[in-house]
Amino acid sequence: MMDFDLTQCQLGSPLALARGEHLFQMHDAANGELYYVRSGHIKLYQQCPDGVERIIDFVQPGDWLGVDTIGEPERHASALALTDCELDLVPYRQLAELMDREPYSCDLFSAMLSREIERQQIAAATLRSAGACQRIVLFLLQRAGKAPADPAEEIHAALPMSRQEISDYLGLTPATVSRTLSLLKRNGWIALGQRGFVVQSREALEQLAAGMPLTEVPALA
Amino acid sequence: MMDFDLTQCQLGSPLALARGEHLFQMHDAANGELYYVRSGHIKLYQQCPDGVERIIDFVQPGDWLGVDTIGEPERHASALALTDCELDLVPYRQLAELMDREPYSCDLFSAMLSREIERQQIAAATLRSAGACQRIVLFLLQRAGKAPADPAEEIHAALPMSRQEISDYLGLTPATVSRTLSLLKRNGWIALGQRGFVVQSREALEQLAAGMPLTEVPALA
DNA sequence: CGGGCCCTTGATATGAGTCAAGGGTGGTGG
DNA sequence: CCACCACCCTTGACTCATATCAAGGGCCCG
Repeated sequence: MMDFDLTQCQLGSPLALARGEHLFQMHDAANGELYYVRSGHIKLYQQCPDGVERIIDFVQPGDWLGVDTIGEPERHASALALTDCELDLVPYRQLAELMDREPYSCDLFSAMLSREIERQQIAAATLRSAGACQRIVLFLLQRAGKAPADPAEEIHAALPMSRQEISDYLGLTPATVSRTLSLLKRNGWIALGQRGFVVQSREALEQLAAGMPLTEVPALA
Repeated sequence: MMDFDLTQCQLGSPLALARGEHLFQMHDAANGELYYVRSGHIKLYQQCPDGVERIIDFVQPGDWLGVDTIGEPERHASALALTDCELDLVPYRQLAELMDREPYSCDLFSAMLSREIERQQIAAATLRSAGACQRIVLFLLQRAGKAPADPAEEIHAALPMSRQEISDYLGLTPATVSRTLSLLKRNGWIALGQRGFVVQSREALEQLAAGMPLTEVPALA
């Protein structure tokens, strides 16, 4: 089945968001508004009663935002731009009209929601059974995306969130995240920049993600 | 918004499943078949390459099954009946036809999928930040369902899965689950039967679920 | 009645959390 | 433009929760 393609359907109106701006806040009216992320990174989080923030997800280019609030009156989380973003605002009503007119579009939309459910299920089940190192490497691989055609090519990926935010998201502490990243770096598998990283050995990361224990590799002479 | 109500729509064909039977297995053709669970309990799990099984979810009466595989050719998990079950088999095609004919039905279906995404997100985020006791109590409260009208009434809930399965699902070990349940029992907050339990103090459980630390309560003289 | 499996419980090991100090980076104001 | 300051990141020592290993007990099934 082909992917649900917005541009093909002429849906949505463009919307820019600057770093640090909220797209919406918890308890805002949802109004059946969905968003498609063209560029930039957004964090979805809840402000818990005790003041701690709980991170629901990091939204990347190509992801949809708001599919968890169709038919709900209120947003159940806040969305904050971690970088400047370009979005398409897509009212659900517009999609519904399309689905009335266009056969298959309903199937495509259902399939998109369905994939999202699957993604959440798998992610949750994986994280539950994984240790700290595995969680972090899986997170990094998610950020890095698919392997490039040329395996020798290095992959630069953005990491626009703080260590605190990463650790919240993974159910760890900032200290553990920092330690693990440092060890991955010492082993020469990634390079760390201020707001990003470079995959230097995807193979090593994939072995770690598959459950290989993480040990310090002695430096070559 | 009202709930998506199958009985009202005259959809689906009934289907019985005996304890121990598989409804489907991983990699089976999905054929766009959804199921609505009328009674009984089903576990959704993946058989990992290393032989360990990873539990995705426990499905209860009132839940839908298969909403994670709409538009996918294959099941990505196996479904096994933990008890005898009564299901309704609902082909997605039938729902799609309904959505063509009936205004709003499409919205109801989208809303149902959307709620499922939300449910997964919240559950995952909660489990990540919770310790062993909190996870277990949240799990028990999920099984027990809503509080009864009469607060004094005791709630009997089914627990048709093994400790091994519970611990897999929660990302713990059977030993930890057993210990924690024993402690809850010693404190008089639950009673344990072979294949079920009774909530004796919902208040205590809800405090634990909200983060109260679990300590042994000395027995009264 | 016997056997196997799962559940329970104890002792010990270990991975991750906590607490705390030091260092780098980016932002701000002089 | 530079200097200061605040915040976050890193790193170390120690603690604690949970996993691991292992033995005993109870339930269900044959």
